[in-house]
Amino acid sequence: MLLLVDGSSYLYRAFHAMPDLRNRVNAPTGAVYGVLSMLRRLAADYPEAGKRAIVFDAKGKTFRDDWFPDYKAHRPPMPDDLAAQIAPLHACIRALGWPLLCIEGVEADDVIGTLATRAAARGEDCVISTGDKDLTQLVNEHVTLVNTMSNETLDVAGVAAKFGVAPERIVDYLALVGDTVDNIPGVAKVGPKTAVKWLTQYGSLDGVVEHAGEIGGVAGENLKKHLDFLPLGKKLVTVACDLQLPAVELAQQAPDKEKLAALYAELEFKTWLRELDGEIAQKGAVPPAPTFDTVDPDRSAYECILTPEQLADWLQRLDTAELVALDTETTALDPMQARLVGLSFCIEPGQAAYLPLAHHYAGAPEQLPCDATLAQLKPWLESTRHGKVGQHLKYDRHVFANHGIALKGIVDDTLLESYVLESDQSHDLGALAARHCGLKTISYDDVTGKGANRISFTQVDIERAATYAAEDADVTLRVHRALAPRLAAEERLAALYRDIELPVAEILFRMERAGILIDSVALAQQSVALGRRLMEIEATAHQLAGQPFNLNSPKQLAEILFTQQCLPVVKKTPSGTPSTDEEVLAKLAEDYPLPKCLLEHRTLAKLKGTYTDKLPKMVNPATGRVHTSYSQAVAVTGRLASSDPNLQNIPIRTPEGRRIRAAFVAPAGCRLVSADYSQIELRIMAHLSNDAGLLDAFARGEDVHRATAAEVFGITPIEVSNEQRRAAKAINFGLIYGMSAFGLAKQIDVDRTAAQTYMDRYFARYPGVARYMEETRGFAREHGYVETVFGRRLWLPEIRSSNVGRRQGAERAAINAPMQGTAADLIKLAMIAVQGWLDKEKLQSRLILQVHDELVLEVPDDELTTVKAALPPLMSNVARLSVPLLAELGSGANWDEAH
DNA sequence: TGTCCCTGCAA
DNA sequence: TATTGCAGGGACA
Repeated sequence: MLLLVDGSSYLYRAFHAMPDLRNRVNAPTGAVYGVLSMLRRLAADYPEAGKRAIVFDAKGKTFRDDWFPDYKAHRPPMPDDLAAQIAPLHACIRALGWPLLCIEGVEADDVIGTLATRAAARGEDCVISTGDKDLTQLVNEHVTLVNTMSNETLDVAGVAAKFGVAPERIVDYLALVGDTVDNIPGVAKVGPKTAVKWLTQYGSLDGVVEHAGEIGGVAGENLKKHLDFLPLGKKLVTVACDLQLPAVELAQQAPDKEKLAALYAELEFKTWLRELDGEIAQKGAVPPAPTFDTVDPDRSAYECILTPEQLADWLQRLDTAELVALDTETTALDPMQARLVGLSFCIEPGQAAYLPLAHHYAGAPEQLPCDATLAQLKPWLESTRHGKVGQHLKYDRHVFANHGIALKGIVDDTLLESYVLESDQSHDLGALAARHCGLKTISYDDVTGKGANRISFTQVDIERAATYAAEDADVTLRVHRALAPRLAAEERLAALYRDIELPVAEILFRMERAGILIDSVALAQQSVALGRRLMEIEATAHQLAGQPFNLNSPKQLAEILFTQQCLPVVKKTPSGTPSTDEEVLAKLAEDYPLPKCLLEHRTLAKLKGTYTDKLPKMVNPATGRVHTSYSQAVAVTGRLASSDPNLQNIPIRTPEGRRIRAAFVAPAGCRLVSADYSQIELRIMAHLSNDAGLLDAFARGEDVHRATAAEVFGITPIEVSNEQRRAAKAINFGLIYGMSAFGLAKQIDVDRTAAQTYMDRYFARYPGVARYMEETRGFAREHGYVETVFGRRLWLPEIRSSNVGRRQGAERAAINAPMQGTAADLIKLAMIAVQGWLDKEKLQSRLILQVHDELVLEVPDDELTTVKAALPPLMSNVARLSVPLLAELGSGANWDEAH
């Protein structure tokens, strides 16, 4: 049996019948859902269909348009929300393994007619699933129609009963009645009743035409007027059954479950995803990112600017353009070192240009002179009146700054737009182009090669570079046009983007540019001392082990400890090998000498390798300072991340560590000032949970860990021991991370029952916190995301996973993200407030570091008093929560003293 | 040389 | 079976 599905008719019907379903990025999904539901039902209803296909209309004209120019003339263009669903729908259908036919130049009806006719000719039964009455003309003893939406089945008798004429007279009927949808005129004033009456009386359309003269009344008159058109009308409504079709596959294929899972995840078809989940989990595979069909952008209008005339022309275009997408190509990834190789601009999608300035290779075409050309561009680049958009413009800003150009007029950044809309997704331009524009872009690696074979951009062929670079600018503008309306539709997200992320990007640029001074001599001395000490420890360790081995190798260490010395295995790593981490060594150190020695070695080796050796190497030779790089779109919670080097994990907890911190110094005539929010995440927890006890503790300015200990242990604050305070602190922090009794037990080294008792008592004393945690999990489950006080969202796609581990992981993230994220929002507001104040007061002091809840400034001595007085209120007043926001201050010649 | 694993630094 | 990050060295393909 052959099962043919009229995909196009169902697509339209599903689109209009289904509620306006949307996924978390607001993409419409209702029609996809509707059509897929229908396919699932059909597959269940007709398991015996050995051959099957779903048929769609192809884009473009068909032979009927040639016959009749008005054919489908009044049909409105396909709604955007429907067009947007075609690619994902086709992707799903293919992943399900259904043969999908979409043949150019013919309509789905004709493909169905041809296939059904061929099957019937072979004596094979055929079921056509459609919502369209036109296909009733195909019904015969082998061919039946089913409307899967209304559950109605039509065979020969059914058609006759429903329409009053036999299936072979349906075309005659349609020619008389006409088809308003396809804009095929019928006889005026003739509807179903009259048509059936005439056809019954005269047998067929030919019969009606023959006796037209005998038919009176208005209908009769109209019939006579319409006689000339009737043959064409009939031709138009007749489904073609004799097409020459390319070979088509009609066998159901095995579904591609991983792809399907990725698609369902993207479309948020939760129930179907759960259905698949089990099978995928068993295979241990992670669904890959969904892969909709992507196409190359139209690159035909890209231009390579090589002559003064072209440059003048483009300067003119830049000057008059509303908004220009801008991108740079450079010599290096390090923003402080990078020099310009070329610039690209896009003023309208598709209209982009590349301006090469410094390509150097044998046979490179002559380029416009770099410095003079930049001088010509400088007024535009530095103009605030000329709006620019880019992908990660903080980088380009550095590059221009390296050439003495202060890029201004940055009105949008696609990286930040994407980050605010969906922080958990990839924000690289290629991914954005594919996800939001269905475009496939040339990758940087394609152009320059990668790894050892990578060539400098200066050596890239100019034509190739032009295509790549112009495309980047083009795609940036297109992505911006796709994201901007989505952002505008979400007021709080738009505010977050406009009022926080964009201003913070500029401040980060200034902080990175400023850098921080380090005492390289002091660090080098520490390296020497650490090196000596490490040698001693190593010798002792080898002696204790009875043989030399690499102390840095967990593998060799495990061999020595657990195989040769037969120490007990405390725990294993995720991959099943015995762990030798700090916790394990600490446990073993209670009973054996070697682990203690290893622990000290670990600590010191880390300090030497990561900090005292490395930091002096990171000093920029031009500025003599260390310039970290802040990523503004990496941490899903809204935090910043620091790298190259990471200055957000400089040691502080041990005396050796603090010496490293002390090597971050103020230059002569300056001090470092550090201001950090006190207990910010706990305060946010108090605010969010509205728990009376916690709010009260903060309102009174109590030591919150001591207060917690007093509550949990049922004593007065004065009676709290150090040990009890430590336990309470662990509970407080653990709660912020969504910790379990098991985790708490491990953390404070009590048994699990005791830990559970503490937690129970905590929640009994702070019922608001317990309620908040439960409400947060519920909100996440219901909405698929959680949000901060300022509306920043973290999407949690795994919150409804059937995999318990993943789901619980998502629940912990749901608990943590509002607190960590609100803290991130607050410190960003503080940065804006502080920088705004410094600028307004025209002070020389500069922000130089941000460490999640701390700001570090470099302050000239004569501004010290002013700055120290201003910082705490600036930071406390960025928001009014139901707890006071307290900022603590320190200052000194180095970061250790200041903190 | 690139990648994964284990480990450990910070808030 | 505690959140978010970055980064080092070893091991191995």
